[in-house]
Amino acid sequence: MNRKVSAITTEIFPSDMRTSLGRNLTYGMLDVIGRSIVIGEYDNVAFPTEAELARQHGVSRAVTREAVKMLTAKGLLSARPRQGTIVQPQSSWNLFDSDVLHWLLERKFSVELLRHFNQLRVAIEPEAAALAAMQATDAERAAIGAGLARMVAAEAGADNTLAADIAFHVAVLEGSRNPFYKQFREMVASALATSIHFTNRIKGRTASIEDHRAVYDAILARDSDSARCAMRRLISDVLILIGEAEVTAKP
Amino acid sequence: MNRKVSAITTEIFPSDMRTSLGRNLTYGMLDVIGRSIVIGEYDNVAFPTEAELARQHGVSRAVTREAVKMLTAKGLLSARPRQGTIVQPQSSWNLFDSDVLHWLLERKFSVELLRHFNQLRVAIEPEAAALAAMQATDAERAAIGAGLARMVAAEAGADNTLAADIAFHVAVLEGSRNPFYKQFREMVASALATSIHFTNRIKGRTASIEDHRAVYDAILARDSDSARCAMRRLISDVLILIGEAEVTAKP
DNA sequence: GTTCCTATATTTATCATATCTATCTGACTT
DNA sequence: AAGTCAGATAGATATGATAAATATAGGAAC
Repeated sequence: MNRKVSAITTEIFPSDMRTSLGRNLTYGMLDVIGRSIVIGEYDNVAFPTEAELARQHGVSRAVTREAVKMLTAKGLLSARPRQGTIVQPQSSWNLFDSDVLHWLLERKFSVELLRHFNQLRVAIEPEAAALAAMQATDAERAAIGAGLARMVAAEAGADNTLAADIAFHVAVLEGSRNPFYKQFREMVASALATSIHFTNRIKGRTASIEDHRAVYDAILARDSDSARCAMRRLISDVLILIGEAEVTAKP
Repeated sequence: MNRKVSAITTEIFPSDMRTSLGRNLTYGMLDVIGRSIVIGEYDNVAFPTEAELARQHGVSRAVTREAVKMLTAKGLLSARPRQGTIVQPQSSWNLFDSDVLHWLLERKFSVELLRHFNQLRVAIEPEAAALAAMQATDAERAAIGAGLARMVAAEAGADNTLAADIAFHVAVLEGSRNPFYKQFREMVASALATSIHFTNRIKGRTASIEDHRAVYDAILARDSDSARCAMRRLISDVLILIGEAEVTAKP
């Protein structure tokens, strides 16, 4: 399943956005160690020294140090002479970093993570829709419309449902004309990619095209309040589904 | 003014959270180059090669590569053999990285940036307050109350107004019990640190303790809707002030 | 003239080794 | 008990050599 998610997100986003493909030794090592840390492999054991890491992975210390430095930049590690390299608490991880996000999703698929994602989406996306309604350019409005059109096409089997859904939501974020909102593209894409498989399993959720159209119409009409409400309804539905799933999954 | 902001944020957050103090050559270089990129120093000129960078800064290639790798991890650079190292478009910068955030604020103080900050806050914080109302622990609720108490004390000159304000808002984020929301501590702190000086200049904005108390009371009463509204009101006020400032600043 | 291939130069990537610097530990001094 | 010093440890830095990737130009084939 992770493979599939990864395949779809790379369809949406150019591969350049993923820094950590096994392009070379440094990035390969970054990926391996990053994943290990996120899994929790070093939770109760001391993190190896630089020299030991290099030996374990069969690479030079230079490569090791570069990988460690990148993980430090992402908030997973910190290094000091004599003290050694230590794993940072999860609270200081850069959760909006695409690598960290991918490692988290690969780790173990948890409903809790999905809920956290969508608790964030329900804050971000309605407001993004409201901003888009007020200040999106014509081209950006057109992109949102194109996303909706793709969803309609997907309904008829002429497009990928997930990709279309992502395209719509990303277009709304872009329409906000706020660089901070745009940062959430990856997160929203990941959330949708994981939740679509999940919610389909819970309930035969028909892709709610009408709800999406309501958002689009409000944005087109420059009605920011309606846009906010429509988007909020859309994501609240997902949150409710997740909540139900958690309750039924407990016993 | 940047110095002051930095001093206050380091009062709030332990220095460990700031990765890029001039602790050593690598971090010093990271800071210098990162700032240069954000300023736009390389916008129309080719970024130097690894060897050239090392020469310019008087350090070894190893140090240079480590600094470049960290900037790559933060989304500011990308490097490929033969092509060289190139500055990435701003859209791929990791805006929630604390270093990037600091460089952005140091750059030039722009009202636009402040507006973008608060457009994000108006999405995040009301929802965080709503979540906190529903699921914050007793200790977390107490922390929010402590933040409010500090604001009251600051009113009487017994505490720092800004630090108290930040403590309150950060406590609400912590109360959300969602790791993604907690990531915004730095952003909110930076936004408050810059906006407090700014809004004071625009208007004799008395620290709106009553508005903050309304948020706290709602959270304590586990009334998520009221908490959301109260927090939204709080931040909307700031957004309006910024909007007015932009209009008057235009001509 | 256009397309395709290939040689070459350039730049990052990697390795190996030596040395420096920070800092924890414990012994020694006062 | 407090302060000082020496040793040990782990990251930090420097250097020089080599490998791998790839943009570009020049030439071959059509």
